[in-house]
Amino acid sequence: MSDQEGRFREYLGAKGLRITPERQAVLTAVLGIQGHFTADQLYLRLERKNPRASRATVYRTLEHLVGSGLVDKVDLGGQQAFYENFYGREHHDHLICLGCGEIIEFTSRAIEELQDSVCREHQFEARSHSHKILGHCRKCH
Amino acid sequence: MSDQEGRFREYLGAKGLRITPERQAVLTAVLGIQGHFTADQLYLRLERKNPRASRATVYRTLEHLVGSGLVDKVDLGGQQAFYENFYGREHHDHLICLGCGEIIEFTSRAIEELQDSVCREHQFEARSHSHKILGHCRKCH
DNA sequence: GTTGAGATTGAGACTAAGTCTCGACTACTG
DNA sequence: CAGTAGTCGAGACTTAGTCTCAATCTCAAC
Repeated sequence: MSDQEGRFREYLGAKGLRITPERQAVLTAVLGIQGHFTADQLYLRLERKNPRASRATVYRTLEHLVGSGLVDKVDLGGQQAFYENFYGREHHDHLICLGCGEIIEFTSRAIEELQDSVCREHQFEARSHSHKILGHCRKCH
Repeated sequence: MSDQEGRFREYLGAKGLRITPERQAVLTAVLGIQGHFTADQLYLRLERKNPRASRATVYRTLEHLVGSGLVDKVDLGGQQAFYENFYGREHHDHLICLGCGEIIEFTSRAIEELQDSVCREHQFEARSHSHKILGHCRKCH
């Protein structure tokens, strides 16, 4: 059992939720994806597998995965939500290429600090943030 | 005729688009709104007026208003897009209260500069950005 | 002032992405 | 092993916005 699976079971158990074949299948599929993915891509991947999971279950499970911290939900600006594996990773933000759709991740300690001071100024207690920069990548100038 | 109306007419003219009563009604309604609004709120406001504008026209005109720089479209994270009057204003970002929904605007020259250097690092040519911080405002701690 | 080309309009069909419902099913506790 | 919740899937529903197309209107040219 992977660390991730252990963590997921722990999370479910702590909430009185059940470990079902469908939930395991979703987790396994998620772990097999590199980079950003949509709920629908995940669903399509599961369709051929056994056990499979319905669209509803994919969405429901994704929520639990986000809740357990294994997956991060990122709003990349389109109409659909994106997800990514988050286990053992740091928070990061995104540069999104309007030309080819490439997604480049970045982190900036300095920006985060400035962000914190903006919040202090407004006596605002930050819970999360999303910072995305749209433009053109090196290849698409 | 307000500055805004002049600018809108100029924009339309330059693109070979026409000045119609519906477009004028939308502009007038937009100018009468303070703060952030959704396309639907705008449509509802226009429903009682004469001339009125259909939902399709509201959406279409909003696009032109964004194109002309009179209105800014902001993604505040929900499923619906928000808009705000932008004439004579500077770019700014948002703190969004998860408790009461309040939207606090902020600007930070320093953050923008760091952002620019992140882009340079990745040879990324920024076109626009969106930076939002979710959390709880002073009143909602 | 009239005209005609092409832009614009509104009603409503359509789409995308996700949520909800509910009867059947199943994991887990005792 | 039984009972009780939690869970499942199919598909109806919702939301926010886009598209279609026939009827109408704007505006430049006369």
